[in-house]
Amino acid sequence: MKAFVDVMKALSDPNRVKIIMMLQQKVMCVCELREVLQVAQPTVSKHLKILENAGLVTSKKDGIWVNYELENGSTNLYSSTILDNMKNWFEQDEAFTEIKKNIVFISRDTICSR
Amino acid sequence: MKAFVDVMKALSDPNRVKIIMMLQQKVMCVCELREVLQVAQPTVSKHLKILENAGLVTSKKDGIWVNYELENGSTNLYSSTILDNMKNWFEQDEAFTEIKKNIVFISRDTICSR
DNA sequence: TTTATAAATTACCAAATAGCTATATATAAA
DNA sequence: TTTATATATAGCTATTTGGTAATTTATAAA
Repeated sequence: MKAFVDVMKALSDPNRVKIIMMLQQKVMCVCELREVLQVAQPTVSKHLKILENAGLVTSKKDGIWVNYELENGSTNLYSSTILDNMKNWFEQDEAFTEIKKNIVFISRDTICSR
Repeated sequence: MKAFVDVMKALSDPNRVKIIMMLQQKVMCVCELREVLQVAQPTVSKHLKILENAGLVTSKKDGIWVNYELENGSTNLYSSTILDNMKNWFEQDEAFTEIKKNIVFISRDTICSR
């Protein structure tokens, strides 16, 4: 039951749900996510850790960046089902269309200057 | 998105998940739920209110008792899907089998003396 | 090697939350 | 009408949580 509660807890914060929405669109690094959410970098890192521990996202280091993406393997029964559901549920969600609009103009090359 | 987050929040507490497990088995009143969870009565009422606001359970007054049951109408897209999933997920859950065992011996006629 | 930057960790604070006791409300039995 | 009981509400406390700034770690450019 703990695994289930961990997934529910991970998804019970609006900013974490937005992160999932964004990662449904593309792989993103911390600074890109930070730019859209408009919160401090450690806040994003903390949210990502919670999502990762719940089995909802995975990370892979790429030079100075850390790329986050949705967990697609079936590590966690609950998380994979919920991720599927969320994909359908949020198609017409207002927050989601807003996110999708923002995401287009976000690129680590311009935001995270290097 | 608020409706989704409310459902996730409602299900991110072990006692509330147990309440859902119990209501999957039968309609129950507050004092019966209290007996199984072993917490104070107002604590149960508070949990039930959260579940009700999220669209996961409904209540119906029956004399001095208030019967709670799972929401089966489609008031809330998220809650109905999640409730379906939970039914399958928890079939072999350890906490669930424990709950099922306890529930058999719980009756408002013996617990809630009248 | 030095400098700059992305991300993680640490330490802290304010708000939210799960629990409790005490009290109020509603119903039914005496 | 009085008494007893089931549930809800109000108010309190301890813990959790989402946010921050400061610091550390890792990587790459100069």
